[in-house]
Amino acid sequence: MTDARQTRRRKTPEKAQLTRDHWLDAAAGEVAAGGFSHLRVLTLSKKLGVTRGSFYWHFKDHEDLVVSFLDRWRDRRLHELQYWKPRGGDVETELRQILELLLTDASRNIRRLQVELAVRDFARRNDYAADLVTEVDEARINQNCELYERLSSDPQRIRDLSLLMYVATIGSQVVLTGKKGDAETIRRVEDLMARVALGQRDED
Amino acid sequence: MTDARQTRRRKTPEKAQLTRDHWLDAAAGEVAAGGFSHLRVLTLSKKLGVTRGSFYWHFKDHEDLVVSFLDRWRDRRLHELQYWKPRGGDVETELRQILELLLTDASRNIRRLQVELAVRDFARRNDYAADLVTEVDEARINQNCELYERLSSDPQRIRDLSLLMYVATIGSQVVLTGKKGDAETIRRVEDLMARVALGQRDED
DNA sequence: GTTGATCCATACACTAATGTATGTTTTGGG
DNA sequence: CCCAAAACATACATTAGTGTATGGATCAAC
Repeated sequence: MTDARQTRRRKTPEKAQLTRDHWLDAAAGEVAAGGFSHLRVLTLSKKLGVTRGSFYWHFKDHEDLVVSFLDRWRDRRLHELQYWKPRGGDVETELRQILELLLTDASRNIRRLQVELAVRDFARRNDYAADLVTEVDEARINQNCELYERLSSDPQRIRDLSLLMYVATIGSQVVLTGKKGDAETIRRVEDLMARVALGQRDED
Repeated sequence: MTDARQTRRRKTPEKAQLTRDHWLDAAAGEVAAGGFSHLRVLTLSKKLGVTRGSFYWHFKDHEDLVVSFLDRWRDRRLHELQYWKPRGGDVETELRQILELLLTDASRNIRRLQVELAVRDFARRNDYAADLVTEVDEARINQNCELYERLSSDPQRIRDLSLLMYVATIGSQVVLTGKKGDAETIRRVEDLMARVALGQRDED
């Protein structure tokens, strides 16, 4: 992902040169910690050990940073959708693989989760971010429709089921992220969601 | 809580005096629109038609405003839980009443929704807000457990079901708030959730 | 070894926001 | 009518942040 530019020549290799992606990576840390409103070029520069002169070389202004960050986020989220296609055999296996990816696995990537929630919050007051979030949401829901097609024949019902499962995962991330004992809780919610989607009712 | 100070005497009733709640109400508008990071005492003063001198009379400082706002939010959310007890007869009626309250009705209170999402986002970087959100979440989930007790006998299953329904409602609010054509979508998700909770599987 | 481009530092101007200190008006009570 | 407290205004000091202009160092290439 990041190029090997910083490990090349230089008499004094103490200070490696920065790229645009380095700034965006650092920005991700700031966004995850404090949201977009706490994304300052000054604090960002300090964390990278340079002055703002470097920033204004790589970016036109603060807005350029934000837009670039959002664009990269969108591209990565759309690109990773290919991994949402499991190669399990039957429907239940595939469903459980997907849900494990979206809940248990996702809960381990705290930073990725925080960034997603920050983007989602920023989208409430920024039209550009709102468009990207809508685009990503739509793509994810459509992607999962392929899975739920094997559980129903009614197109409307397929879409509703995919949407319900999606909002449940987002809600889980919002409510359960960073709480105590969330690991076991998430696992149980994940299991219950699988049963619900499969139409399995339990013992009683 | 609020005294009747502003509706008393005055020769020139053009400029009514402000109370602490007036400031908190105005703060709600700012929080709903831009989140807690955009809650400035200067812009707040302008919107109320006074200078900051008034603010620093009613509040010690900016933090005092934030804490007071969060406290009032918590109190109101806990207090309104009494309305979450429907008086319908059978389980399905009660369930659908609750879900309509949490989804369709809630989606009409845009400002209330925006504030809740803003508080939830602020909780990710503010420990005090995080405690209040956890408190409110727990109370709501426990409240709904009383309902799902009539659908299962396993305590663990009851809690999981209540939790799943809750994260689904929060997720719906996060994903579908302010989107086009969300009214009909929310209604369908609401219906699907009711079917899921009742263990009803559809035709196919 | 000079040159041009890249990358970063420094210095300045500007804005917005908080907090504080003090002055001014308004209001209810005697 | 007057007074003390409440409610608000004004002015000042301070801080943090953006953006810009310009200078300096570093590297690739010739």
